[in-house]
Amino acid sequence: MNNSDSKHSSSPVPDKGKSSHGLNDFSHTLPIRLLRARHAAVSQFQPIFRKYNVTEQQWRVLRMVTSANAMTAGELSQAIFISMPSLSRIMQSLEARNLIRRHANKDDLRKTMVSSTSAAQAMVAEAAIWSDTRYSDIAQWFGKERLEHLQRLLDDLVQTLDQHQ
Amino acid sequence: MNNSDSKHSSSPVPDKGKSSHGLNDFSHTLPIRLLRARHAAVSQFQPIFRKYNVTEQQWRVLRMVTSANAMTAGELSQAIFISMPSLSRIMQSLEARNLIRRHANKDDLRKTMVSSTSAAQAMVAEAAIWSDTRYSDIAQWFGKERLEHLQRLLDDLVQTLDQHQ
DNA sequence: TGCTAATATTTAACATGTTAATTAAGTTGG
DNA sequence: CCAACTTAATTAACATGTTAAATATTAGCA
Repeated sequence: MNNSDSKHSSSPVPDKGKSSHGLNDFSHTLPIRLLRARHAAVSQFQPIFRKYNVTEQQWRVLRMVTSANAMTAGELSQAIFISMPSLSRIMQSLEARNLIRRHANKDDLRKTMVSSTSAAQAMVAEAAIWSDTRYSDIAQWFGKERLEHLQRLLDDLVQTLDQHQ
Repeated sequence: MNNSDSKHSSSPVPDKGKSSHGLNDFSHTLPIRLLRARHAAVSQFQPIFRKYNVTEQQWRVLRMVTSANAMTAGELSQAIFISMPSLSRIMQSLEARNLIRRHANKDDLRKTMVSSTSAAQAMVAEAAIWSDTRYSDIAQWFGKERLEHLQRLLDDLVQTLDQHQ
């Protein structure tokens, strides 16, 4: 995974299947491009996940819960885009590691309030420095305006696709 | 999952954690944006996957293998961005359904050649019509130029991030 | 030739993604 | 008040993502 010449220079296969509008040659469809881009972006933060022995998803939970004072599991799920079933399992493991707490909402016992422990807050505070630095690096490498433009396009695409079911 | 008013109007939580450069409020980081965008894009093709009873990943395999005459598992893995362990399992199930064939490369017995059966070819030929139409729809809704611009930015981002390890 | 390193694929173990079913608690209309 | 519906979260079952280890084959070289 460290050679820079042979992996991205060209498609590894003769693409006989090229659609009429020239947008998808089956190895460069929009979903695959988004997947590659996400993978590359997340990779930048892997050293942090390694250092604190958390997965990217666990990190999303911890950072979100730490930044908010207290939120329901459902709100958390929407905010960090992790489905409730996955979140349910992740919260179990994080609670077992004493990084989060769960307790029922007094006004609506169906809802679970999620909060971070002081251990998690300390961890996130320390790790967030590295994370923010990495984010700044990316912005500098790629260009702050281009990055913001890309993010705007991504949000617009989501909005457009959501409108059409 | 069908209300259009309450899910995307605003963040469900007061975001007290906003970083200095204003790029990540923890529920709109670049990785999460890419994840949302990919999810929205893939959703557009779900009816096809449903109709033919395949997952998105299985569809990627079938469409790629069908478009190429014969390729190694490693080439396939790179082309559709599915790791070898995942691909190994996916190929098992597709082979059991008689949609692909695997046989050793005569020149290098380590390599596995993957090819599609006529059943898969028929299925992909039929489904590809719907898929291409969907792709054209997206291009029209979002704007062909904007979509191409977005894809260029995604490719550039991958290249930029890869260059910096 | 024979030993060692590199390559291609698979397997194992565990975490997450996805859909459907389940459980518990709130809401509504009679 | 209560039966039917809705909502929030969990559980179950299976597919995929990820890392590391295992296997088999090839390549390199003394």
